[in-house]
Amino acid sequence: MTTRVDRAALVRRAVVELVAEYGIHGATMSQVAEVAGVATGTTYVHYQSKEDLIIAAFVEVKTSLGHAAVDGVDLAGEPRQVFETVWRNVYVHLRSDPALARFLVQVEVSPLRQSAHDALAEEPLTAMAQGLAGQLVDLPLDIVYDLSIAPAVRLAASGARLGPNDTELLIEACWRAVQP
Amino acid sequence: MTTRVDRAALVRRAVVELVAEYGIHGATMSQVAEVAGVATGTTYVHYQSKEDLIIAAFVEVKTSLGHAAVDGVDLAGEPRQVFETVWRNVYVHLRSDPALARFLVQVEVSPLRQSAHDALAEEPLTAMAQGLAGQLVDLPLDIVYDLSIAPAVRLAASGARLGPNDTELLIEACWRAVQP
DNA sequence: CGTTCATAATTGAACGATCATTCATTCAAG
DNA sequence: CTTGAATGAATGATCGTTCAATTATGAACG
Repeated sequence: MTTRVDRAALVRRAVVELVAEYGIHGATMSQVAEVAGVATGTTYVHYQSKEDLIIAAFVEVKTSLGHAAVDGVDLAGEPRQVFETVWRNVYVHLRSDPALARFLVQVEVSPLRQSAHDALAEEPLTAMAQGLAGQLVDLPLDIVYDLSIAPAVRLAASGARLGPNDTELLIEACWRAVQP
Repeated sequence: MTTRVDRAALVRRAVVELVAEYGIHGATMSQVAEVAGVATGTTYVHYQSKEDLIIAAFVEVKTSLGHAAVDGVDLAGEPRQVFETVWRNVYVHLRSDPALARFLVQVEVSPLRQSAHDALAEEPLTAMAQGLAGQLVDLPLDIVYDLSIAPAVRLAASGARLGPNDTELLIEACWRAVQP
């Protein structure tokens, strides 16, 4: 049997919530420990530093998002349909837990961005994106991502709720953007 | 005659540079004062707090960007041409001083976002956007902005340089996205 | 023009608060 | 008993902010 409580996971979850609400600056390590229900020192048993912890949490959030994104996707299907499914997967995943989205956008514009991306292993969404690259507009991959899937992340982070009709409009807009 | 040196402006410029490089957290008030060439106390003569200063700098940067955006735009011209001019204006303005772009994206995802936007008066770009809204895809204005002009801001912030061909491709992609 | 003087601007050392991090000690499991 | 996880008070560093002291400014005056 595994450990009864995975304290490292509790700590990662706590830092996600606190960074989402107060920013990287505003989230203190004692708050993180308190929310996680552990002592301040425990954090440092699992992570060397606050930076380390945030990067580990980023990797976890981004990886699980990548897996959620490709859930139930038929790679042999119509590109437009594949895109819509992935987009909705991302949006639903993050809207059900907006702290994830807010955490992601904060880390991605912070000075930790580079190290966070370096720590990232390849996940299903990236792999799929590289596979589809040839069929989309011929721009660098991160720009294509910024035009197509990232809007779903930012929308979830903003907390705004879109009706079904507007959501459909937005997905179409993102799809148009990345057409060749 | 006015003051020989506008120290408040020096301080705003310094906080923009330091937030761009080190983040809101990493930019300290003593660093700001040092870069601005004033004493630490001088900062507090012009701004009540660090937060106040960042918001004032945000308002200045955003306002000057708004004016640069509409420079030389013929409102009676073809919408597609108006859009391209505005997009290029924004991109050129920020690429010539990438610290502005990095500062903007950092503040806009931080917890200061709300107060920063509240402090913002209407500037030419917002006014124009509201005027053109009827001709674009029927989505909330901030989403339309996120799909059309914000990519130019994020591109400038990333520091990546796009060739003329890729720039044209990207402008077209942004334009496609916001079509009705 | 030089001098005076009230006012405002500027200074930077100092302050209290708070941060990330440490480590001697305790606890729990096998 | 042994070993590694967990604890939380303590530490040193650094933060934003303050304020008594200093310097610069320019209007008033002879």
